[in-house]
Amino acid sequence: MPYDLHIFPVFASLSPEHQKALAAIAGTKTYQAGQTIFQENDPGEGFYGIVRGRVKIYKSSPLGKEYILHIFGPGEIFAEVAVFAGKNFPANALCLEETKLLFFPRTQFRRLIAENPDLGLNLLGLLSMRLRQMVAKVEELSLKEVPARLAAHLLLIRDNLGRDLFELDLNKSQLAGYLGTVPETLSRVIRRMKEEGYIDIKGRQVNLLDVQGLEDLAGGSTRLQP
Amino acid sequence: MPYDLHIFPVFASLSPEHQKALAAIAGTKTYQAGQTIFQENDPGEGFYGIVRGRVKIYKSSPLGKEYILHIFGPGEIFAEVAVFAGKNFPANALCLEETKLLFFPRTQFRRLIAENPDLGLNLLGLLSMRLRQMVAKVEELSLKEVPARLAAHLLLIRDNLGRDLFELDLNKSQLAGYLGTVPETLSRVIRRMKEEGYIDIKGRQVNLLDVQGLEDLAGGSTRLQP
DNA sequence: CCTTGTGTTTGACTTAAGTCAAGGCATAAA
DNA sequence: TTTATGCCTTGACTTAAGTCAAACACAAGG
Repeated sequence: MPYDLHIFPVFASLSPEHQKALAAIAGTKTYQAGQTIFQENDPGEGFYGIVRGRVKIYKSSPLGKEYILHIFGPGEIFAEVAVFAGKNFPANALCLEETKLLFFPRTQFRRLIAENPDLGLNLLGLLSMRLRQMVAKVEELSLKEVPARLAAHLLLIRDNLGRDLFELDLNKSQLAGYLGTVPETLSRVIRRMKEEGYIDIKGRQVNLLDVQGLEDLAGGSTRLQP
Repeated sequence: MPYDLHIFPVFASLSPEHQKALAAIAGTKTYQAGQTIFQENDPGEGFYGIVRGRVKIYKSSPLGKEYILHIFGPGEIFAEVAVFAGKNFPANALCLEETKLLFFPRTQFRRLIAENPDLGLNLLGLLSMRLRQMVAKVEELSLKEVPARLAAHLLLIRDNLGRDLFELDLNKSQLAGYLGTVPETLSRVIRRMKEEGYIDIKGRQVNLLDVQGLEDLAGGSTRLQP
């Protein structure tokens, strides 16, 4: 086993046997600063995990301009998308400093998951879970204004209960924290949404008066009064 | 082939043969509003894709409180994380309306990728790619302030070129757009960062005067892990 | 030379939301 | 009843950033 896979978050929660199996097909490679790992259109023979160092992924245009897609550091894997899809590399990879890599050859990896489908399923599960988390985070971050976040939250509760009149199970301070704001702002937002006839709130009793309006608020439009 | 997999974004870019193979193991199930699909601790016999309708995923506490984890709609798949990991379901699933599902049984799915490892690799590639995109989006969204985004951008160029003095390849209006702001704001931010001694900019010539300060400004969020 | 156009900067204003400080209100404890 | 505590609201202020409009810079063409 050439290296400990624990440093790779994607592999960390695999079972010890699966980690062992993966480690068994991995080879180590060391590159100096400035060395190229692969170039655009090279066949994707395998993917890489960074043990130490940093790798720049970039494309260069015919005019010599270069466009940096990403810089990867320790614990990250790269080039797996092209390799998994069985394509040639779509970009170049170059080491920015002395870099130690693990190399997972495509054919061996392919054989591994053929012989050991549970490893494949587990990897799919891991990626799926991380994707879920990221999607949730993006949704949370992109509803940038408090009225939008509040509207989305109330509509979620409504969807769930199937009625427009319900009781919150958080107090307003907790709700503010959950929505990523402070109680004062939440208080003012609620007042405005009451004044404008979207909702009625007394204590924890919520009544949704204008569901369509709330949906607009939660959706594209970001303003209470356009 | 019970249903067209095109409506599922996760499967849409698989090759027609792979889609066919997947469709061949899928069965359809229809549920009425309020019906339970599975409950916490049920064995994960397979995962689901929603053709029509909506499904609520929730946990209930011993006190009867319920916590909604997610509501899925058409085109989304769910329960795949537990199924891939070979675990029991960690939550309950209930239909909010009349719902038509595709069911992919675990054992058949497992056999499918054992016999057809390229399908497994392609699925891994798809998830990997989508995860990449989401991670990029989160990074972009969480650097909320313009000075932080500008600092991170300049440091990325510096990392790449290995020097503190370089020339931008965008004009300031384009740069503003790239950073998700407007030229006026960028102009003011640059003036402030000049006054405060972080950088010097004349035309497209950039000189990074205080790299440590810029790193602090960028907030470490895009920077490399230690 | 002047004109025109594009990109840049500046000023004045507006909005969203956070902070700080001060009250208000209701329920539980004394 | 009074007091205290926790929660909620309100007001006054501050900051980041966007909009609108105007001024500026400078190069290219007439």
